[in-house]
Amino acid sequence: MSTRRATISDVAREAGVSVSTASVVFSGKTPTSEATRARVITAAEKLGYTGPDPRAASLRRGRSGIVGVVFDQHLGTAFQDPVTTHMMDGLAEGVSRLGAALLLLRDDGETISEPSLHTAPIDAAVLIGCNTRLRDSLEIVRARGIPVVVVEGDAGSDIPRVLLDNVEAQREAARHLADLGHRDVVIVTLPLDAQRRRGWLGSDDEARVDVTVDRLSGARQVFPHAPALAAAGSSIDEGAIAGRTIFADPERRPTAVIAQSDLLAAGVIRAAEEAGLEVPRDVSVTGFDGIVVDGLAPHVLTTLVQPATAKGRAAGEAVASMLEGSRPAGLDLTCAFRAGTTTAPPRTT
Amino acid sequence: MSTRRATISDVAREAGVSVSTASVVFSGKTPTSEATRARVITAAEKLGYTGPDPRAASLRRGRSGIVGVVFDQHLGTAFQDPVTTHMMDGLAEGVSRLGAALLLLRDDGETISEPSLHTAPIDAAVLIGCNTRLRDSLEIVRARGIPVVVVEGDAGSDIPRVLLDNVEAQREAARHLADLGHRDVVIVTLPLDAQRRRGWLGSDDEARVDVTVDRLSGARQVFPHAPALAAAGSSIDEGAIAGRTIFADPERRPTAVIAQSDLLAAGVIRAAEEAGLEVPRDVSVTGFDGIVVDGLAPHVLTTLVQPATAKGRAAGEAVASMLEGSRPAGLDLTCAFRAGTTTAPPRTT
DNA sequence: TTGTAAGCGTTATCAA
DNA sequence: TTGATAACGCTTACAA
Repeated sequence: MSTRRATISDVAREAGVSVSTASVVFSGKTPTSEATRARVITAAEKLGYTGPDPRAASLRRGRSGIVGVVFDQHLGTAFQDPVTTHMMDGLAEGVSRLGAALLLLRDDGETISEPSLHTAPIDAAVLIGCNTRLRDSLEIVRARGIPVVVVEGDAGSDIPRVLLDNVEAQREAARHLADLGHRDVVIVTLPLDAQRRRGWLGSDDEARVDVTVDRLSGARQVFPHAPALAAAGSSIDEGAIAGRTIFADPERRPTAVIAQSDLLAAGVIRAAEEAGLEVPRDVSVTGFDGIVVDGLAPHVLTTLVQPATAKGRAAGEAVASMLEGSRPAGLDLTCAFRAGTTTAPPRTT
Repeated sequence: MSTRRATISDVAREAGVSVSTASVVFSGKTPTSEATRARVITAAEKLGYTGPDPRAASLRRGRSGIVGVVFDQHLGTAFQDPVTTHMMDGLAEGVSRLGAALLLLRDDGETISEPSLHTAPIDAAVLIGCNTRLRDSLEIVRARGIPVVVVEGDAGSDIPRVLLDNVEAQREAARHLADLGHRDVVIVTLPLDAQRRRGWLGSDDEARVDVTVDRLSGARQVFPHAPALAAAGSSIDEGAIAGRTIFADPERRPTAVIAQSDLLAAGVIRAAEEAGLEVPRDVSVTGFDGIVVDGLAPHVLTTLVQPATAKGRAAGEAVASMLEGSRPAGLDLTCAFRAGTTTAPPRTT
């Protein structure tokens, strides 16, 4: 078994046809007679040839059929967020018209090993996560001349991007709370930057991640002076940590909490209940994302439902059309406000 | 801007050296004088050459630096399970010594679009999920002569695989319940096959997925006649659905439930509480996986802690060593029993 | 419908 | 330390 794998020219020789004919039989790009086709197939089977070597084909064609998805954190961490997994689902679907597969790439600043963003055989890239590191990744990809789409991040005007109306959506939720009569509100934010420091914000400028910044600014339009507390990630446990901080002092409890994600909101609710508070009677809580939080029942979160799958699909389709030569405009997706059972007027004491 | 991208020979010409010299400057595989090196780098920068084209390099080298990960379900669904995401994390780490990236591939039986398992430029493959479809995927990959590792599935003796001691581990949990005095037990299983039908099992033979089969058989060694109820997936909600079925009839409530995953167990617990039962006083529940179930507190699940990340890492390392020429033996990982607060002796009525 | 021939951009080998 | 040259395996004008 030390013989090398059969190539298309082996098959052609065996079938008694030229290589180009054999090639065409496999690609189907040119009609062939049934007889030669059969001969080629038979020869291929005999030699154990399973089809063109994708490496050679991609060199020749100038396409690999692979789209890189770039994360700025551990894959495990990224996938722990349902929004990300839904987006991946949509992305997979979106690039499928291209027949492309997704290559997981992590941009951790200094990748020693290959293939990194520098060397991966990708036809296009989708950048996710969108913090400050995004710029570097973007630079690498652009230098390589690879089409790129950015999801929820500011990439400069000439890069197609898929955006959410984070500012407006979050403002709507804040407005909802204000309309209910809340004045004493605390904001729980997503991570501020790659450091993921927990704690109260001294200034809104500390937030560097676009999503965080935008949602914060939306809330600020209604509650300019509400204290903001940063979480280190988007999870129920992080929300609970923030919630415990918020509800620690009975004297200074807010009447409502604006959480920048549903997972955070679920954690805040849990912390509230631990502190003996009833939601929404004692404290109202809003989330963001509109995901199904496994384990939150019977509460129905008041939240902004974002089209996570659509976001991924849009990114995938944008990539597909760039590869087909057009320059897609960015796409702005909108979130839908959903009133749930976790908000109510503040208790009048 | 209509000029094609610069190639290494453009760079060589610009720098006044041969292509082979330019090539080694980039690969670093052969020493070069500092002077030529600098000339080449300068020329590359001037021409906007960002390094060798990965497609050409991979053709020449016979390696793409990509490892395919094959799922048998929607990516979104697969990633909803923390065990999978942890495994992906480990996998990413395991292949990193190879410097490989992960290509997400879905084997949905009949992939029309490319690149599929048939055509993706992968150096090796890791098969996950392990149901009946596994066989087909395996066949495809083997025909291509690509090294493959199977995670938690029976692939025939000559395929390296990473296995868990599902049978023994589950038996240990069952034994724990029996030792506590439980006799009236119900088993909630993971999906039986690709159909994912919910409901009571007529016969254990209905289970086709290896993990399900093994965990069932472990429980059977202690409780040969316990009724088994199949869930349609591994989630809290699926567990709750099963739990509601189990606790529907107050006359026939078991004193303990063996759930084949932690998520299912969490759902069963929720259903029990909905039915006015207290865990573990009225009913004991065991899980499997040892993941952190966001939202389960204050309960600590009695469960089998599986090394999910290690499983992925082992698979990645196995792939790496196969690519380096050796034939790794399969690896058997063991689960650790963890007694939590969700099991207790049955209530003596 | 089939064949000829020219690359695709690299890297490995070997000689200088 | 550098250079000439031959693959790597395939696809696609273009010609027959």
